[in-house]
Amino acid sequence: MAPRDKTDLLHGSLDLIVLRTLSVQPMHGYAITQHVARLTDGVLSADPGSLYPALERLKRNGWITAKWQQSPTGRRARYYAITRSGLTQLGRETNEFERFVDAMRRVLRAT
Amino acid sequence: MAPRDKTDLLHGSLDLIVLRTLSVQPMHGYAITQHVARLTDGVLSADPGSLYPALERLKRNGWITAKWQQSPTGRRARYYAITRSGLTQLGRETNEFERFVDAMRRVLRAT
DNA sequence: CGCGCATATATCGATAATCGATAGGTGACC
DNA sequence: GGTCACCTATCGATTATCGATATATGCGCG
Repeated sequence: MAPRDKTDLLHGSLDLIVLRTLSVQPMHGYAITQHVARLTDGVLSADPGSLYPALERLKRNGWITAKWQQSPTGRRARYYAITRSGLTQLGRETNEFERFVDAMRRVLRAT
Repeated sequence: MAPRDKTDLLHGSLDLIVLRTLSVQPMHGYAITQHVARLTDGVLSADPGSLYPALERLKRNGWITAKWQQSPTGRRARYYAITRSGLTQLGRETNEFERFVDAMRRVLRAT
């Protein structure tokens, strides 16, 4: 499937998005999805098919932890929280992102 | 191979880089590589293994053309030039990129 | 002359991330 | 009882990138 007509710029930045979102406060997956969509007016999205593998990835790296809890609506949900090393990683990835954008701008403005 | 320790933010933006570079002037592949590396101090790179497939991709989409010519050094080289529809595409991808960066910034600054 | 280096194109295989689709389960409200 | 919002999860297909590698040529230099 996947018509793939848009360049997938998201590629490689989902981890950064998730880490940054969890640095605001612990949250369950579905809440992350909504947070990102709302914040970016739908420009970025963290869909289940990408999000849950990403969360697993981050957990495996020790950058987030997960624990089952009750959501305010009464259902059970898996709450993810960023770790200390996750915060370090967030810093690294943020810097990398800025460097990347900077470099892109230089290319886009070249004459 | 590929230790893959850095988030590959480049993913999906190589086409934009190439289109923008060729919009400055027609150029052969190797020159694109050098142009990008020099412009970004090595932050971004267009390596052969990614570049030539990308050029083929862009050509297939009608966004660039290719023709063999002599390079200033006397060797034969394949010169790529952006087409009219390539310029349109460049505009589209530039907008998308800005929208993406904008959205990312909103996420990175959220509280 | 012969050596090596910068120039230049090209392909292959491995890797990995994303996405659409799909499935399943629960609480609440009408 | 039905439907909706909530919430987690997996699978398969797709695709771009990258490292490595191969090949070839013009040029400067010892």
